[in-house]
Amino acid sequence: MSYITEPELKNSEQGIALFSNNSSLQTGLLAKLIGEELQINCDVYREIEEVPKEISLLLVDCNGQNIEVLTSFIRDVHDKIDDVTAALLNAEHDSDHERLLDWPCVSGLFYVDTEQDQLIRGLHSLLDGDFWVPRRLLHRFLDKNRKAPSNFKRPNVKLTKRERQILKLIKDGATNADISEALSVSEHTVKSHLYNVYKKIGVRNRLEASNWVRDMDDLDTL
Amino acid sequence: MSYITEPELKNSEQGIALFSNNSSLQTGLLAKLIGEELQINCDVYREIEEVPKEISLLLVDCNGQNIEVLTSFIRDVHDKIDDVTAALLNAEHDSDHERLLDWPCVSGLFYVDTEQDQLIRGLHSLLDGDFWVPRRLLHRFLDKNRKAPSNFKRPNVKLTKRERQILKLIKDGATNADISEALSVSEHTVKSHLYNVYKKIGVRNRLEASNWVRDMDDLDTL
DNA sequence: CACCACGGACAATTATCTTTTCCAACGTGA
DNA sequence: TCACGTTGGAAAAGATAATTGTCCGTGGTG
Repeated sequence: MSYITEPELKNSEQGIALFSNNSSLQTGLLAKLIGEELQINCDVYREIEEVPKEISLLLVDCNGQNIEVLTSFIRDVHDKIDDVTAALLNAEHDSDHERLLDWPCVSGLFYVDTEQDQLIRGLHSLLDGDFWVPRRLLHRFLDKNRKAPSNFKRPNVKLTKRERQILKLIKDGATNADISEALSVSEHTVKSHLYNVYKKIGVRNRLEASNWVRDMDDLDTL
Repeated sequence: MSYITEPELKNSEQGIALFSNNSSLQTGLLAKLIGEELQINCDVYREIEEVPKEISLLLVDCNGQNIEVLTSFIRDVHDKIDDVTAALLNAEHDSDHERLLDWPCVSGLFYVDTEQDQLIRGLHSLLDGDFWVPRRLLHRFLDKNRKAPSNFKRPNVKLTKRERQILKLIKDGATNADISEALSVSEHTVKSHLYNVYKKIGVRNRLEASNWVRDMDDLDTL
């Protein structure tokens, strides 16, 4: 086998796409700067359709875009272009721009007042597959999303395979009829299993059972 | 029964508690250092019961404690001592110690190889109410916990106040009876509201409604 | 023996749909 | 400005259907 790598070829194939609807003059300059500093191809696009599928990084200029357009753009990126990492440019402080980080495809955010050298450092980081997110936003996300592990005090609830299957379906809102069809058993059987599950995990009804599942630390350990 | 100083009432509200089961000699030195550097009272405790309720910061020494003990200790802190911020000391890299950050009471983490000046800076930050968490862990948390906002496509579901109230209760597993009692209305009314809600948000039953709420970006915007 | 499937019988809860009551906002004419 | 109808939305209630939950069984299978 060969260990030969071809960095030149790689760089020419994969570049940075800069999506912006701003004056092509400034944006072009920025693209040029990025290209020179990172030794990578950086092209400007004004329409999402033009953006090639294979790029290493997609920079989205928030400037001049309203948040709805921006959101739907990011959604498109998330849905249509698989496996691309994106980053926001010229984001406003304490704006809805910051919420776009909820999308798993967005790995970086540069504020409108970011210095050049910071931008370059961030881009390097992003190209390496790392994040570039202001610590403040990371803290906010942690603060908002973490919660006390709730199932760690569930000592030894041993669920059978069938019971686990049914619980997973419950979690997604399946009715008894749905479950009976999905597992090709009678509704009576479903009820029996559920009845046993409720007693095992100590809940009153399917809603609490669903929440029990959804609150698990790790759904796969079910 | 020892050189552990009994904190005075006035100072206890502004002090740091260092919980450790390590050699009192080193730990005592650390407490002394912290006390001098931060100009704050820092006392060592070896039993959770001894830790006073009102402290500004609780440092938990991971060294020499196994993870089960640590976890149950943090749980106790979380459950019993309300409104205290804790931080982990001497955490191992890539260990279960890091998972203790899931507990909302844990705001900081210092690895076993943390330098003195970093520790001091971190403590200052924590005393200011900020976090002190390695960026790597923040990134990992972000990566693991964020997901594409699922309610962005809900165009203009206008829920009334009552409907929002009921949805919030539903989310926590309340039955119609629970809701009727909580809101002091008849069960009939609850059913009507729910019926209307189902149609508005396009779900089949209360379980899907509950999931709809739980999948919201921001529960508060409900 | 634990797990799974199935069934009956009944109770309890939930879902659907219609109707009624209440209240606040709006416009109009005197 | 003040009654007055009118309107529309929300809250509430009633009646009925549908689903879910409880508890008791019976076998079958590895």
